Amino acid sequence: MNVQRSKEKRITIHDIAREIGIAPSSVSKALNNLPTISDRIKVLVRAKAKELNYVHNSGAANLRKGTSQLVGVVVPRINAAFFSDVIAGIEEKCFEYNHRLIICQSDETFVREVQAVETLIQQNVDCILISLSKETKTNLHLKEIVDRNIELIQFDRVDESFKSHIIVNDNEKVALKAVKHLLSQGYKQIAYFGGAEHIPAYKERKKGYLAALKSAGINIPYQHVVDDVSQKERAYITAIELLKGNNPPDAFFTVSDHAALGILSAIKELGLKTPEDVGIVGFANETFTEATCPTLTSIDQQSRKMGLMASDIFFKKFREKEKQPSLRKQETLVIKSTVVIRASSSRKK
Amino acid sequence: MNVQRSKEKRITIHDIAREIGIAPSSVSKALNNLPTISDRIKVLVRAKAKELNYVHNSGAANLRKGTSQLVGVVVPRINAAFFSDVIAGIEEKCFEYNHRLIICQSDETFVREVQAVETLIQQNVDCILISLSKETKTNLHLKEIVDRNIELIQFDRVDESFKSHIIVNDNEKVALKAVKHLLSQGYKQIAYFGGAEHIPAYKERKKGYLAALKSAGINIPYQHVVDDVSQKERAYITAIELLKGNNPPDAFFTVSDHAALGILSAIKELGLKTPEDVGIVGFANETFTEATCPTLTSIDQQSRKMGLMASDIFFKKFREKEKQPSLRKQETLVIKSTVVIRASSSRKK
DNA sequence: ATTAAAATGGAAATCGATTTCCAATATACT
DNA sequence: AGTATATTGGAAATCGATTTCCATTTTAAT
Repeated sequence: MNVQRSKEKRITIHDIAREIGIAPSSVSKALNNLPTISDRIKVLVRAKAKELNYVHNSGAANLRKGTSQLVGVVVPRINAAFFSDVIAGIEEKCFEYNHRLIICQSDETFVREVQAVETLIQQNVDCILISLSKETKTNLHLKEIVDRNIELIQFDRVDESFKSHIIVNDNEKVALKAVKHLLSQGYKQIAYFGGAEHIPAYKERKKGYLAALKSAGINIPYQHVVDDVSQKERAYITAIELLKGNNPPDAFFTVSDHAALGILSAIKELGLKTPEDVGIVGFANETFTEATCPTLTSIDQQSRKMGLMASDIFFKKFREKEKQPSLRKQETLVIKSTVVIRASSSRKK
Repeated sequence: MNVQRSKEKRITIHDIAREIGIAPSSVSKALNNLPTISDRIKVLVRAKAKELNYVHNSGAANLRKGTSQLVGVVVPRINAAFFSDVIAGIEEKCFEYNHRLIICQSDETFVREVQAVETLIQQNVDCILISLSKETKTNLHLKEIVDRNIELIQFDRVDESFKSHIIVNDNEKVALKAVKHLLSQGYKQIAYFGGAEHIPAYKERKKGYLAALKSAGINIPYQHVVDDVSQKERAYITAIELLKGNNPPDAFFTVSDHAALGILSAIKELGLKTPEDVGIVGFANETFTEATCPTLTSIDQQSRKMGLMASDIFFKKFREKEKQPSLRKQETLVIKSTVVIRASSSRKK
């Protein structure tokens, strides 16, 4: 579909120029406050611009300058709590630096992710912040981005094999800490409910989990380590199975609060109690974690902060480039996440 | 800040034209699949475009065509569950119609809302979807939008006095229904916890609440009808006060689930029980409503659907305009919301 | 007063794609 | 064959702002 807005006529610098009898170029300079224009003219121009209700056309300027002041974001789901918080952070920072934000969602599919990237390139964005979809296993589209000299910043769900700025949580470390916390509460048979296996964030969390058990000298039956059960429903079903089995876990560490919710239902369903019989630790510190019964221990990923810092990489780089255009090192930032201990894992008073 | 991307050189239609020895205009026509170009050339052009890794520059096309295929959204908070769901709906529809989405948040302040609108005008968006901030009491910035022939669609938090497309929930009706539900459960002293008074959505909900009480012939002490307590903290404090007073309510109808959360804490704090002693109905059907203890009765606003329908107004209009450019009637759509009955308000089995 | 230097405003090219004419060629029709 | 009619591709203008010179004017300096 291709649509023509019935546009009367947009006021341009030419209109301003004509009205006060100067050249359009002078108007541009005046509006941009260049030193080569006298204050007298600047005042005139600004007044007339206001009078005519002039609005700068960023698209036109963009074309000429080769810069759009546009930042693109691609996430699996706009309305997942974690991502919407990150986006809020990004937006805040962009606003501070007078940049605009274009947001696309991949819907967890690879095709739409690629399309989103293409779209952002078409829009001539200056920077792309991306968190990969579940399906994404190749990175030609990322290469496409850097090939066109667009800054690329991957966050949370990243492809580590692809060189770019990367910003993630200290997933392994915090997972280790969380599981140690469970151990300290006397839980011994701690099961793991993970996400899609190839996603680094989940791999890391699993590593941390395994490390904690190892350091405690605990052996876990293989059935207790399950991948791809981050959805509530699947977690519920799997938890029921395990708890009914002949070697039931006495605690769950999971990579998502939604999974934790499913586990909680399963526990209640079987007439067990949390935290007395079975402990739970979730991940993401969703709003609902402090509203559940019992309240849920979870991991605060500092999502807003991640958004702030991710975009800050880009803006900082701008400042650097102004001084030193050759600067191009890739940063990898790790955001410290914390275990928020609530009732679901506290059985020692 | 003003930044220059170190751009090697973007491949343009001129490059394609030069390589195969035809005119740039022909390349444009070929890529746009105009009938005035032979298939032979079209094939050549497409092949060469792929070979050179050409990407269309929407900004340039936008400038020439006067259309950006861009849709702007302004919301108080990107990461509030309701808004992020609406945005997800909008994004889905935009994707379907091959439009891009620019998102701004007003942070509930009027200044930033005005800036956001200005920004979107600068970007030459074809349509603006807006939900007003708490502070917004004037509408010059909305006038600004329609004056520039940009489609304006207000949703949820709207200024009814300003003529535009409007899409809202059936707030009054559903509030009435919710309060009647409370009455049916035997609650009599039902308090109201509202939001900022001048926002129509809240006004409507209050109207529905009052209507339900009136139709039941119930008189409510004025202290039980409180505005501007949609935040969790404030709701908590106010609920404690009321419950400790000498005419305590036996139920709360509130315009926000967060307020409901605060009320729930207050009730627990005072050693009372929900739903036995005090009933609660929230609003928005946030994720956590089914995780609380007891689960929270709430109102499902169908936020995603609101997003879909809101943007659809715009796209439908496009189709109409193509046939009949004079068409310009303003639609007001009402989305039916439903009461989701859960434990917090069910004391009759 | 004369020359040099600094300040100020303008003309024109430019960014990349679209679109309006127009010219040239091809096809159809007496 | 000769005229009329389609087809097809190109030249040039255009969208709105920026930017690079360049020309003039003003100020400073001797």
